[in-house]
Amino acid sequence: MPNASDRPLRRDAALNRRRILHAAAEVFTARGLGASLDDVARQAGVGVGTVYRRFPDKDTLIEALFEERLGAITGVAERALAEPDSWTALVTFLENASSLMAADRGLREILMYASHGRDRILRAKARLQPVVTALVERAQRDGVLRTDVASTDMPFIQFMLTAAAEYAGDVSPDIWRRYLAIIIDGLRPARAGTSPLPVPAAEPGQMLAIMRSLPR
Amino acid sequence: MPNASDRPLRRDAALNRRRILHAAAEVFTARGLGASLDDVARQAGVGVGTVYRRFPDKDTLIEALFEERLGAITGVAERALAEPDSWTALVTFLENASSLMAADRGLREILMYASHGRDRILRAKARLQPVVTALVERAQRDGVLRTDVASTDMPFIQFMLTAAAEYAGDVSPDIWRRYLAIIIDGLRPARAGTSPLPVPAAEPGQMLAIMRSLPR
Amino acid sequence: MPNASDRPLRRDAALNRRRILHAAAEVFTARGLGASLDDVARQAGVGVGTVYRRFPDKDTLIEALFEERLGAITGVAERALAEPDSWTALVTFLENASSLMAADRGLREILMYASHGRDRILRAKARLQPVVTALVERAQRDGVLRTDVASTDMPFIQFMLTAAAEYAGDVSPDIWRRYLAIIIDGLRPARAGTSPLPVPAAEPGQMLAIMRSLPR
Amino acid sequence: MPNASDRPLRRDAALNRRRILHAAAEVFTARGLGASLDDVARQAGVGVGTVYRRFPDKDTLIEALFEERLGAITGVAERALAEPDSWTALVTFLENASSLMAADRGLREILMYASHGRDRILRAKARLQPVVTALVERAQRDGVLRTDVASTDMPFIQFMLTAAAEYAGDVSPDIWRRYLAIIIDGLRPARAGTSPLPVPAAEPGQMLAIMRSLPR
DNA sequence: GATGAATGAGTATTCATTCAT
DNA sequence: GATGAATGAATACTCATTCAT
Repeated sequence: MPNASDRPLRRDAALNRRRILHAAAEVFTARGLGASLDDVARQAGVGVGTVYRRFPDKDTLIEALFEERLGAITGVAERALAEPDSWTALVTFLENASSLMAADRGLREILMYASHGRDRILRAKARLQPVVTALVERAQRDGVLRTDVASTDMPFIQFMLTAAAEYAGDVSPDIWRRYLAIIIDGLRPARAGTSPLPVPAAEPGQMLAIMRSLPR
Repeated sequence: MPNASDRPLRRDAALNRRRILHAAAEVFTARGLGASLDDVARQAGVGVGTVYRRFPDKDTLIEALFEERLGAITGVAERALAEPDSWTALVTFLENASSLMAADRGLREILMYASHGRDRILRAKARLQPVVTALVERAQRDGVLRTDVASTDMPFIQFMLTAAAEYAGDVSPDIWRRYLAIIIDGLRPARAGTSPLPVPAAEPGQMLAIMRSLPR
Repeated sequence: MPNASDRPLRRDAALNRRRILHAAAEVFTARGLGASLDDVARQAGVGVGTVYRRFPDKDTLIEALFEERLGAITGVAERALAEPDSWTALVTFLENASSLMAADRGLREILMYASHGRDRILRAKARLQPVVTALVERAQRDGVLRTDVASTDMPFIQFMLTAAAEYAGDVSPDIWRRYLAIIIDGLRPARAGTSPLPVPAAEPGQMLAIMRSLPR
Repeated sequence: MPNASDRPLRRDAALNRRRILHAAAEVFTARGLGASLDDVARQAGVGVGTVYRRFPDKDTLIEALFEERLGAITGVAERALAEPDSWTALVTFLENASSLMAADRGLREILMYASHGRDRILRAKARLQPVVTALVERAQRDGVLRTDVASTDMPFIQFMLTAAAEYAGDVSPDIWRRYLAIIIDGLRPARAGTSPLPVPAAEPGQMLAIMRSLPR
């Protein structure tokens, strides 16, 4: 009866896994990705060895964090897609996704440095991407979004907003909303005075290349 | 003529100083501020001791880099102010300043992490700020810039663009120009469909507080 | 029985701790406090990391050495106090304490340089002091010790003897006993030809000030 | 006429030499032998290169300091020898020599560590030794000094006093005089209660061996 | 001769990772 | 499985010494 003896352990293991991920999110948020795994372990209330049992190395732990966060953003995107008004849907997505990321500053660093293009991350991205694309294309079909933006612009926009949020820190934690508002105004369909976008959007293949070329 | 015999040595020293700053910019750009000074020294073709002779510690070197760069941006701002059309002036400034920063990606990390509020940095910031304020206020006086943006928004905008540039890396090094265009469109005076900015701009005192509260 | 499974590890750790302290005593004795912790680690047969696991930094290691040694001296003082004859008690203490210190020459440097007034050291000193004071006062009460010496003179006397021992090194490792004998003769109660002590003894508060003002 | 062009230079050089020695004494006194030659040079108001022109390396500089100081002590001994009363002569010597050494704390460290038995030091010692021996032997001949002390005990006595002075630092800079008084009382000829010296004095040859075996 | 710039080996300390218990 | 002790490579920084000016 392997089940009887496995299940409890798996439950413990899963609990520990969650504890570690949670601790890692806190610690990395507070002190950046440079924080030590000893600190993560201490925060999680387990030994370092346990961290290494759950995650083969630091990078993998960081990637798991990334994956989890991407999952949350995918959820946000899916819920936004359910919104009937396509402009509201897009704005809601940008707002909620940015809000998630802004509240969790360590994440920006993760987005920037921790993605070695490993499979799990690529798969998580692959789940998010089509939803975002759907949001963008529906808005353009409905004539409420300028036609020269692409779905690949969305990650950049979120990334920029997170950077603003991280910089402002606790001094002005909501200031990114100003820049989201400005950007949203700039996403409206072209009218008099609209500047043409001077460079083509990134192709999906380029997004992949970017992820693969991130440092470290 | 003691000058004649003093200068040559100083020239060497100054040359090395420039070499080190240049190497530091390259190395920090490529591998982030975490790169070692041994690597900087190797890249500069000097011994570590020489780096430490010119800059008492790593932070000081980083600050020198930052200060130099801020100086360049101040120059860009001053030249833009000479432009008669106030909208063109503002756009030119954003474009040229962002171009400077995007070409030198390590700078973003410096902006984020290396400013311990030391005097030299604050002084460099103090020189840039009034010029930017002049650009912004003139544009608003001339009715070409939405009235709810503030001069303190400009550093955030540049910062976001640099983040985009850094993320895109060599795969799409000019993509930040898309986002600058979008943001510029969002800076136009309010018209139908313009969203109100949901949070007040940062006060100058808050900008100071942000600089002082940066991590590390 | 979690104890049974905990202890073995702790035993190893404790063993290593002892090994490191022992190695540190040897290395510091041989090459002074300037010796590197790498050397201590090598001598102890462990990695540097292990030294740092046991002692957060070099100073703490040095202090631990100091504390342990002070403890031994306190033991010597307590055993001497049990001796019924008060002169013999004092002489025995000086002899045995000096013998301990002379055998472990690195200690002199520790006494001189390593005491940053940290709590553990002060506490260790606080345990020794009253016993020494009791030895001195009893001898004076019994009229066998000159009345113008104070208990604060004892550390100085030991310190001087250790300096002599350290200087003589292995060439004449017992020579400090000559100077102890000379000093002991000088501690006898005043008689014809006794010179008055020209400066007052250090007050307890001055002893503290000395410890706090030690260089480095 | 090499004289005409040499002399002025030699005067400058000699001046610099003296400046450097003086600066070294101050710096080493204040911060120990570990102080850097850059600091010595700065204190002397010359470049490091000049220090190295005058003294081939740090050890040699330290030895020169030692030699100079031994010279001063020799002068003290010689003047003491001129004193008609042989006990007063010995006491005066111990007092003045110790006073010289106590005022110059860095010297103790020099005495302890810097003497590699090089020729110049040995020669300086060779000049001091017979004078001290004369002081001791005359006092013994006149029956005012215990007969079991030897002239080789004198350096040890001075060394111990210097150690006490260094330990007391600025808190109680004259406290060594207490211990000199106690020791002097112990040097009186044997009478009732005098303890025999338990170990033979160091032979002159042993003193040499000690100097040669000093660490570093 | 004098100067101070350059060098690089050496030191304290940290931290990802392994492994005995 | 979990634990935390051990490891050692890596990093910032110092300083004796050399050498071009």
